[in-house]
Amino acid sequence: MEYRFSEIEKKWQERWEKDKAFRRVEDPNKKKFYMLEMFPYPSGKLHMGHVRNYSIGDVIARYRTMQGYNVLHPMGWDAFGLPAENAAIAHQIHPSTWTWDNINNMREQLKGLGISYDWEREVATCHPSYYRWTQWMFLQFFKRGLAYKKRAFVNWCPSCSTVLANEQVVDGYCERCGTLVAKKDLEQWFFKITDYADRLLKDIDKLTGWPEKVKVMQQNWIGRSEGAMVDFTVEGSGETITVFTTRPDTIYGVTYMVLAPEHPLVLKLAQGTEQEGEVRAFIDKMQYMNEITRTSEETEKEGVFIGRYAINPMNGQRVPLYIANYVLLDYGTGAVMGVPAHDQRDFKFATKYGLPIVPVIKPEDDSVDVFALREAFEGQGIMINSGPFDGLPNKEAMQKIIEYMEEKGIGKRHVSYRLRDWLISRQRYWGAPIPIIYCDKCGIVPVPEDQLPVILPTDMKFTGKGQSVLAESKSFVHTTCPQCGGPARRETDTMDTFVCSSFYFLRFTDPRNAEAPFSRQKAEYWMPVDQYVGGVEHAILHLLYARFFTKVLYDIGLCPVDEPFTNLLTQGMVLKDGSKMSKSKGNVVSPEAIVARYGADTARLFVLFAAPPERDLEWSDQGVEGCYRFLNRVWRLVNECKDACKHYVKGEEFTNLSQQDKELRYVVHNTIKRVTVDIEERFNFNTAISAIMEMVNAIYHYKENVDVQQNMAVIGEAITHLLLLLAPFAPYITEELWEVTGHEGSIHAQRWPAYDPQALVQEEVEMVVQVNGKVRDRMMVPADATQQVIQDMALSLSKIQELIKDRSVVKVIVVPKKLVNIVVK
RNA sequence: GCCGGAGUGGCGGAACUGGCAGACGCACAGGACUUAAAAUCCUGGGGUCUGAAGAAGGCCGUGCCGGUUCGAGUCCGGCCUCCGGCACCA
Repeated sequence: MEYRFSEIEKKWQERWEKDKAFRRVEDPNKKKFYMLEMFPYPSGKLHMGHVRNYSIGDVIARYRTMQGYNVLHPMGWDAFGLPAENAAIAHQIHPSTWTWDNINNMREQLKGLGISYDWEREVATCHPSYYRWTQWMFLQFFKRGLAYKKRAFVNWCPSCSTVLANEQVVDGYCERCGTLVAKKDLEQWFFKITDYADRLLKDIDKLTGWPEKVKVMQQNWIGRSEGAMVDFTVEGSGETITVFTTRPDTIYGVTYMVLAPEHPLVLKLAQGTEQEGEVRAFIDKMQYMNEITRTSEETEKEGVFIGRYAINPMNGQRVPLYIANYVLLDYGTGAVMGVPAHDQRDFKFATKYGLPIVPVIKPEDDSVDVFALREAFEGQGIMINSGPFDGLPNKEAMQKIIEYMEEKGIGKRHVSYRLRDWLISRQRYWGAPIPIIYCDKCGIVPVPEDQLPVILPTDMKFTGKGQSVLAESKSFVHTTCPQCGGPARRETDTMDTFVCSSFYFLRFTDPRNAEAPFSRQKAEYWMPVDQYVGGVEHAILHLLYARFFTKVLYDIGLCPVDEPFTNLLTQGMVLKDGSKMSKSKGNVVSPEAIVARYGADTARLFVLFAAPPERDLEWSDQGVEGCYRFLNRVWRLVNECKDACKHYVKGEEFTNLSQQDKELRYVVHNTIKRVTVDIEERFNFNTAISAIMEMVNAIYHYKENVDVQQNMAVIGEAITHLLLLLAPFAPYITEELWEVTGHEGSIHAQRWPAYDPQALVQEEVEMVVQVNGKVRDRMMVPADATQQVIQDMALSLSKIQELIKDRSVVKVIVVPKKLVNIVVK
């Protein structure tokens, strides 16, 4: 009988759909398990990365279901975004049509793969019933001062013709399209994620189920540094310049100060000085220099004196004020104090411009002569040249100096973050409109909640020319002010799609709620997500934003948890010929083709078997072939033994077991144990599958060497468990074979098997006998033999006697059930 | 530069807490079945040396050098290479 995968898969897909097999509702009597995979952008077709992502998730979902959990396993679409607009321009299809066609296609593909989603919970972020809540979120943020508009130098991608968040700029290039990002001075909407910097950082400690790598990346991204803000007055003007420093202990070593060229005080201060012309020229030059060159470490430090001096508040010292390329406006205060003796950058700058180098810390052991420095001394030591603080260890002095500054009102303790606020405006059409109205009389007015959603107009032309498409829709732009009723215009920017994906996991708990984004009660039952699976490329972007949203919603009182994802699994990429599959490289393997040729079960099995989930997976056509062969082997085996299952009754004692029977039962129960551990504790699906393969080999071996009629119950037990163990990995073939072997009900509704400890008890074990750490012989030993007995047995082996006869035994090490090591001299 | 991860056969990868290195799969080779092929099934296999061959056995072997230990892919110290993150962040 042939393995007709396409018939089988079609049959069960329809049956599961008809029976609503994966529909789940809250059940207070059952332990819940929320299994979530990152929802995809509906680009048109699934790629292998999706197949891998969703196969991993499905194994866990099905396994937990079999364990008796009430498993929430939803799927949806991150459906706003630029490709839809580009398609609209290129093919004159409306972004909405294009997107929904893609969604319909990809949904079918996911169903074909047999992923156990509860499709009744499907959401699409481009649907008004969803983006209504995206807009609602914006309003809640706005209400709390967490959404604000400001003018700033922002990242502009000329190719996408929109601004980007910092997180979407990678090494100066657009994360999406790879175009060099420019700086533009624009007024834009931001989310105040910096208000949450400290909590986002601290709560990383709670994420014990996250990979170290992702946590470190988030820590780096947030970039906390402790120090102080210190006020310097500018000589001969009423101005104060505040600097942020992490080394207040070096303040007596300040010999100059530097402002960012864009610092608002610069022109004001330089005005009227001899340096004014030079300063203006330098600022101009900096504007034309692109960000990457300017902030590259290789770039020579450059600056100019602005003709003014500042006063060091600690010692009254007069120090020159500079502007320089290496000082950035948007970190700290955009101004730094220059301590060349103890900071390498300052050292280089001071050397170049002939500024004095004053050491204020020397190493305790005088290993460095700080009065003849060839590079900055950045280590710890004893204070010198620092007035009342001389002689103190610098760490202690640091605290004393901050206290002194706070007392005198010249400075205060401060913590700075690298994290910037999240720029969420996008000058694009296909996104959730920002629900804001501009009124000449009332100013910035939020759209009242009961007027949501602000619907995207659909009668648009997509030419690819001009500015934002939305701005061209008169019917959209012209509106009335909700406050005064006068004429007003709508905000025409839409929101970053990462806003939409920052709460979808909460919406899944209550996806059809028309009164609220989700009910707290339902979120209380399902949240947090117990297992989240997705690509590591979202380590910062999506995962940081989602944590931020969760915390804000927690503070509002809507969300019951303050961290959304308990466990995170970041899966590796799918590679072909050593590099990521891409159209440009022409190395794309289409899931459709693989499913058509071998079936979904084979496709799933391969992506799970070829590598552990966290590692990159090298595609192999022959590897797929191997998995297909394995399923055929299972198919034949089970069909040949299908009657045996009727002889196996769960829980019934086995009688008259032969040695081979016992050995097979050992393999079966050991496999149950191994597969359970591999899925549950380690996500090592590759080894779980290899254990099942070994089990299949053992059953074949048994069948060939034993008269199967002898003990049908033993082989029946083996076959039954083979199917149960394989079910989460290959859901279709196991479901079909479950029926073929005469079982009632769906295999996916069965309980996950527990191993029988009795079956794992062995009477005899093989032990290795080593002499001086080298394996010299093996022996069978009763499992309960004492160390002394084992030692005597080992020493009496003829091979061993031969080896040790002229030498003296120094020591014998016995590791029960494993080995004996005889140490001789 | 700092931080994180990884280096194991021809290939993907196993080896759980220090205890038989190379499970399982692929590719390969030999055999069975077949008129033949495909499919299927069985067997073999890290390298190297000794032996006429075979049986058998010795030595070497988890990026490199050293250490701890009866015993190291695994632990410690020092490097090398690759991948990822951060980086003129004050």
